[in-house]
Amino acid sequence: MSLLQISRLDEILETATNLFKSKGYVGTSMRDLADAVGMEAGSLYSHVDSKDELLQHICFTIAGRFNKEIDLVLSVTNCSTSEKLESAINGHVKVITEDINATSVFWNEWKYLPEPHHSELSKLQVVYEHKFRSILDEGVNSGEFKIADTTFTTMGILSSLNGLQKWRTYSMPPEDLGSAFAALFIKGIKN
Amino acid sequence: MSLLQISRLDEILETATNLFKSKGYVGTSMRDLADAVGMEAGSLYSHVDSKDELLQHICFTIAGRFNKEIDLVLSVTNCSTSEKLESAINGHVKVITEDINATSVFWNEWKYLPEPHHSELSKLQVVYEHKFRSILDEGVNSGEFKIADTTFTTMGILSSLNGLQKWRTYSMPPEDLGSAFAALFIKGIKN
DNA sequence: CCTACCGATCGGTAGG
DNA sequence: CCTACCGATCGGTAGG
Repeated sequence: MSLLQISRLDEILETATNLFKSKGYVGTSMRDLADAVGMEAGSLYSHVDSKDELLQHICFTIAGRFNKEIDLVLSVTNCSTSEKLESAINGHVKVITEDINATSVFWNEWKYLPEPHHSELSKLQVVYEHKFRSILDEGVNSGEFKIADTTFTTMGILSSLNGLQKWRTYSMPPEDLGSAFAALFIKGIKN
Repeated sequence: MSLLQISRLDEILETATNLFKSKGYVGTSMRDLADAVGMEAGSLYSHVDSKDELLQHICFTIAGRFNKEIDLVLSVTNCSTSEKLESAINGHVKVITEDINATSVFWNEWKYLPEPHHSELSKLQVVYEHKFRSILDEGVNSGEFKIADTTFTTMGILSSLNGLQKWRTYSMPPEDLGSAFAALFIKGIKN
């Protein structure tokens, strides 16, 4: 029983995520959040220390998931670089689609994090991009890929995937999106 | 002289754009804006009717530029579809890089527009995406492109370009970005 | 978890 | 374009 039970704090975090996504972090008041979970504004502070803390938790949870996924991909050795890239893209898409609200907050609201959290998260993002780029570099070195500027291509691919959080609808099941992105970037659209 | 003169309203709009970009629309107060242009908060209202109006102006200006660029591309007939796609990508990138702050506000803050403006802008975005997709459809019909899902590919390409507003740095001059994106999507990275 | 409240700040207005 | 101000709301706290 208790393993399946959702704690009050978890409920507050999930509700905050939904509100931050739809109204923005600054546009969501602690009273909005209190109303949504069914308590008074002041009572929230027996569960969390501050509004900032909620945003911190959401952003670092998502950043952690992104880095965990890419580390998993980089630890595999017996596969082609194309397969590795497809795995990395699939992992990235999985993090986004499995919690679209939290990912949305992560990307659109992290600028409101106070220091030192803002700088810490920025570093995590840079580390992630470097890991992702290392796959492209590996493919260039092995002759499997032809890429003039791996930094540009890394950002181009990641931007495309991250845009998912703003799509109104998907034209395919979420689990197919990763492979579709991989095919687009690896083969291109030229016949 | 007067043709080169920047009106007080233009100065307010440009300053508001910069503030909305860095602090967000909700996170920017009319007092922040007043300080930045060197007047008192109440005085702003002799130039604008409301805070909303500033956001409206920024968002609809950018949406107008995007649609103007794509209409220009669609009016050209004597070129291949690949060339047409590259032109569309170049036009899109041009709008972004020529006014990165305004484009950033357009994408990240338009959700705060009150109705009916929010719905109007949403329609403009859908119209733009349809126009862009028509280029891909044309390429598929002529056999020039091989695309399983043009809706997906349209969103994938546009998401990638729109991500530009969040890039910390460019690894190439802004005017080269469009062609680099076009090459990435048309040819892919496979050697 | 509630009641009652704090000082600060919000978008916007009246009158000059 | 300024001064002075409006009611509303903000994040957060004290005491129970």
